[in-house]
Amino acid sequence: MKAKDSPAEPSSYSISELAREFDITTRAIRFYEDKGLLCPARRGQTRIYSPEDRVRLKLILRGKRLGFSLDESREIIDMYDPAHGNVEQLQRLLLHIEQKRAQLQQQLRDIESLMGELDDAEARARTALQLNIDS
Amino acid sequence: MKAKDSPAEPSSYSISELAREFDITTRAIRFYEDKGLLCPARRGQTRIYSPEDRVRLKLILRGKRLGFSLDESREIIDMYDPAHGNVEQLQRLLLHIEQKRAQLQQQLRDIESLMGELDDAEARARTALQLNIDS
DNA sequence: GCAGGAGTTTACGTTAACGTAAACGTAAGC
DNA sequence: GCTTACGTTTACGTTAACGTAAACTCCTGC
Repeated sequence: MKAKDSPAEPSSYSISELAREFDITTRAIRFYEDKGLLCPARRGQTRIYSPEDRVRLKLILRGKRLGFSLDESREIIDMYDPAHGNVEQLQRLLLHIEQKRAQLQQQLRDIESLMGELDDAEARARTALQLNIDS
Repeated sequence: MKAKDSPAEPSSYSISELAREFDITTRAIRFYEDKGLLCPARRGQTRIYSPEDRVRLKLILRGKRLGFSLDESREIIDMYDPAHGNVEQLQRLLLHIEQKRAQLQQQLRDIESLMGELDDAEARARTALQLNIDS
């Protein structure tokens, strides 16, 4: 009963397809791989990106929009896979999650106040504009 | 009727006072001045920071938390002062405000989804932890 | 009168995140 | 068989945002 006839996602992507889609250079994508954030399959020398690789790339770019470094983004992405066997590591992960949450909440507050100030600035600008036109 | 007996804000600050308060180095503060984000008064050679300077510094650091470059932060701070005389400039300012708003809204969405994913990651971690303890 | 602390300028060093360019391989179309 | 497009590796260049260090001034306490 689900509407399953959406554009139908490709099963793999070339490096330039991804570069185009996300408006970044192929150089950047290879750089992320160098830094251990991606490791696409290969056909011969050529990189082949799976839908999962694409998601990882998306996460990297979202991290960038939030001002995260590549290292931070890698940490966040690493929180996803359940490959954290032992208890100690899991507890460190929980701590890590808590820290990220706190950081995001701070960012939320920052955005909120900035939004308010943008409202003020806009109001002042509109007033000044009105004065300039009236005169 | 207002509770006016708060700690009473100082009328000026030294560079090291500000550095301590915001946990940054004096080098950073001077750097921000170099880049035109601050221009404190001077007594002889020595920099004297007004409460307004302090606010500007706060805004710079808030910008950093949101991943803004110093140039971006300067632009945002510049939206505050009403020194934008002519109509053309005011309209450019309004456009600029709109763009920043859009960027902030994107960041809000990014944070929202990331928060959700942190919740998931935490749940998975707790489950895995429970399994490890039970066994 | 001098050591210590806080301030200053000047200048070179460093890290992250790519950009840019060279030099090469491979497959497609004409 | 040659160009054109897309891919590869390797390597040096660049920008932002400071860190670090040297060399100096000025004031304060003892």
